[in-house]
Amino acid sequence: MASIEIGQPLTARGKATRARIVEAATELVRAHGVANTSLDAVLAASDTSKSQLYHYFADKDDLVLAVIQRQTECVLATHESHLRKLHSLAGLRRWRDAVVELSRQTDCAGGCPLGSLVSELAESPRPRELLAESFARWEALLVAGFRAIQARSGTRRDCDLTELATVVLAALQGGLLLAQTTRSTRALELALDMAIDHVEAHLA
Amino acid sequence: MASIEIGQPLTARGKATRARIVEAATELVRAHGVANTSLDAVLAASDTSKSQLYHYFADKDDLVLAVIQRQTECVLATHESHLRKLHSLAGLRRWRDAVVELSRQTDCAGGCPLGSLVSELAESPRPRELLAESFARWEALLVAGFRAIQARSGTRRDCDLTELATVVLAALQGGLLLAQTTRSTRALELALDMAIDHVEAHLA
DNA sequence: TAAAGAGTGGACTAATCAGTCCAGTCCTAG
DNA sequence: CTAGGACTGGACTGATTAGTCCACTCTTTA
Repeated sequence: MASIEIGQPLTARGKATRARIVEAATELVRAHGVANTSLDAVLAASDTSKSQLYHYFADKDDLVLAVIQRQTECVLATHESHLRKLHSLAGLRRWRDAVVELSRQTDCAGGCPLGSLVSELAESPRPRELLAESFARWEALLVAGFRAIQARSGTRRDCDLTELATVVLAALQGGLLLAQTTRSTRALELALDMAIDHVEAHLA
Repeated sequence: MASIEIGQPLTARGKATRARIVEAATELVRAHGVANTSLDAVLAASDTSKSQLYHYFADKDDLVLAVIQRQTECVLATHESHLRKLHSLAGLRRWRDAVVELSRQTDCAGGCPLGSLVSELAESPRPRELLAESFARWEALLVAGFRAIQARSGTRRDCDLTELATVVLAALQGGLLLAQTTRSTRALELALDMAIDHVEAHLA
């Protein structure tokens, strides 16, 4: 059932160790990418040993799956906290500002953690599936927000909310990629503004 | 002046060897990424030897710079051939169709070669600069197209063509990333349609 | 308290990697 | 034709990597 069959920790101590490994691996992967993150580095950062890592994970690929899931929860939690209370286009623009501010705080470095994982892992079936699910959940968050806006405003135009969510996500990802390249949030701002104008035109 | 000072080939034979190395490296990097492309693999694919590679490149990083430049020329040449003859919004939509078709032909695999390089190399100063230049040239191609459309239609609304190019490029990159993840061109189509509608609204 | 199994420490291996080195061959200029 | 430099082949090195293995400790339970 679970994607990771090997060595689910049975004790509290085991759970803590596994969590420490995933936490350290996630941070290193976000900073340097999967290929540039060695297991030795993960062990050093999490203060664990080889036998512990292989006690909980079949191999590096298996650990990477756990990293994808952990990173997904982090990213979605961040956006969920902004999108949950959404009930107007003004709220959507506040979300935009928050996303831009987040990017600015890190000097546009790293781009989107999930987007980076895509370009590194999309040719491997299982990681790609997991990332596709992550983006589907992200879209669902946006769709829920759009629905709340529609409910508040009373209007209910006939349009596909999922498609709106897809293009907003595409604008976000593309904007972050260009922002990462130019080390300026300009592209991200413009892309999100376009996407939100698009939402406004089709929703209201 | 040039970014690569070491071992510019002086003879025709030398030029051919260097070109073969860059060609093979570019193909391998596009397929597997920089970190997963070993120099030994490049040598095997280009039928050259270690001493040849280090005769023309200082180290792997230096080779990667050449790969970025080569990949840039490939991508820009592809789009230039479509955008050069641009003089109407219908032409822009034909470019959209061509981009989508190109993605479909490879089953959405790999995404944009330049976009993938960004997420792998954007934290290294020199590669990042080179990629920023690549995107700037790409935007310039789009701006030239927009100007041609404006000239043809006679209208000349006051709007920043560079900003329009930025958001079109962002939509393209984000759309390709999501297409790569979902193995469907749907997101790419929607993102480009949104961007072109945006261009139409601000240009015409 | 004693057995059983979960959890741990770290040495070890085999493969792979980037990069070095040197003995050559090929080409061209004088 | 010959010297010098461009170019080439490939063996070699040292570092790093993923993954194995076994002796050991801790914790729970009967």
